[in-house]
Amino acid sequence: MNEQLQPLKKPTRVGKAGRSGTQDDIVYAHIFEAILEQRLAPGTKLSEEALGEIFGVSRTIIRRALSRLAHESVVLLRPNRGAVVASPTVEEARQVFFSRRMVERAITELAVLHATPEQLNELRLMVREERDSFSRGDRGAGIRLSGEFHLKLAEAAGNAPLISFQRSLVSQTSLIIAQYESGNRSHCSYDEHMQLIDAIEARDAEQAVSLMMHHMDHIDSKLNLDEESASDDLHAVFSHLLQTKKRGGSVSAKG
Amino acid sequence: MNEQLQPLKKPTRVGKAGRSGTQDDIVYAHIFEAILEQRLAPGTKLSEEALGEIFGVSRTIIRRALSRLAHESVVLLRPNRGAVVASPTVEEARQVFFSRRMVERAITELAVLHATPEQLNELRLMVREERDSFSRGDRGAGIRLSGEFHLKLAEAAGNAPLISFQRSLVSQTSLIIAQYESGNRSHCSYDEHMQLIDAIEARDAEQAVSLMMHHMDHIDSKLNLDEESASDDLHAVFSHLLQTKKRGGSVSAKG
DNA sequence: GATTATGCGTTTGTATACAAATAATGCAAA
DNA sequence: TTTGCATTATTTGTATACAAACGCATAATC
Repeated sequence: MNEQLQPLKKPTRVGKAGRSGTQDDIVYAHIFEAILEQRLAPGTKLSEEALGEIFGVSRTIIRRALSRLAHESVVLLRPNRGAVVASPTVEEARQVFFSRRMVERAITELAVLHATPEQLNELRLMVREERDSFSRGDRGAGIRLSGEFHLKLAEAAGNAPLISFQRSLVSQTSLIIAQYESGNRSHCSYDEHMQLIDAIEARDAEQAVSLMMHHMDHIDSKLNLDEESASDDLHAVFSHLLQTKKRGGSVSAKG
Repeated sequence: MNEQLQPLKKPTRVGKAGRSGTQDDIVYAHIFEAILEQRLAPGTKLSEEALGEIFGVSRTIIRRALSRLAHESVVLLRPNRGAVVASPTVEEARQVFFSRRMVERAITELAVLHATPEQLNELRLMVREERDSFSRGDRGAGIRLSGEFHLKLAEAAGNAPLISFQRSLVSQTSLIIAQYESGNRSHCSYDEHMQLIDAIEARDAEQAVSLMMHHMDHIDSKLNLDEESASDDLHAVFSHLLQTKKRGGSVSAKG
């Protein structure tokens, strides 16, 4: 019955993701976190009733949470056909990265101007957590913390519209990584994150922006967005059939 | 009973704002249009039941429309206290304009690269409509079309995340204009819009961006965001009591 | 044998009923 | 007259019931 929702495990503790908000905030945060940690794969069907049972709330709440996620383009809401985790196409991925470059540049410049020592401390703390997660082998948490770092940086910039936009972009980026990351090495982004904080603390705007732009380059150099621009949806469908577990070089050529 | 919703008139024709979507799309579009045309003033209470009666749908639909509007920061959704049309503070207004500068620059550069002749034609058509509206004295429609011009330009740029962000920023800008515009002359933006299209058609990126930035300057030079930074909410409360209809110079001094 | 039609089961869309929270009103006391 | 409190009324939050749409499976027809 609920076999479509295999990756979603019932969260026993409402601690981390559940903020002190209303019920739909909790559901939203949990699904958002599940996507950020890639426990929910792109294309996964999100049945309202199943989710309602899992979280112990009615469909009304689930529906609102999905609506918010859909507005951030993290979830695709097809009329009369339910919600699925979005599967960004290559073109959509490019657009997201373009926007992110623009936003991250602005955020970095603002953070250099406005970030308080407390915020810089918090950022450092997050990077350490991120590093620990990766070294512990908890890739999911690492990716989530990496995303939250960029979100926190947006908060340090202190521009509300930018924060909300960044939230949408970061979660979409996570989806894109889940879908297109070439299985090379893991995200060793924490090193770049730390350098970035140093530059911001030194109030060196030029250096900070330069580091951020290189960071962006590194992120999308790990993806293979060059291929499959033609057989788009089809490839997404067949990808897990062709290379179920063996991530290898034999498929690297376009073909 | 419904005296709080005085500015909202029941739209007899569903033509312009009502797209071929589901019911909540129609409600969303109507409220959005009403805000864009400033028939709904900042702070106006948006009762779910009243709106439901007006549009002939249940609260469920209204609720979804309000939720979408809230996510675009056009409507403020206070827990257990209902929805109101947002009243941006001076600081929020500054943040919106900062973001808009950033986005409009990117949009202009992309439009120079990607705008098709058809899109340029459509843009010109919109500017003519805008000009006609102003010369006809229909200031509301003029402001709406001015906003839709910037939205259309975002579409011509062809970047989906940017479009959605721009939608949010444009509607917030309209709110800000409603709240802070000094009653000088009307928005003669259509002239600048037309020049902008010319520069884009000529594929002159530098000129187009320069025009756009000046356009942004003009927009916020019409606002008086410099004052009232201290007595923020209080002033908003008293403003319509002090100068109900007489827009004059006697109140211009900060005091 | 392939393709289209039809019925059934499941899932979403919408309305409404009930519970909870907030705002308004009236009364009493200082 | 004003301030504080208690009660009432209105409004929002949530759950659920019913209707409509979709997908799948079976069956009938070409």
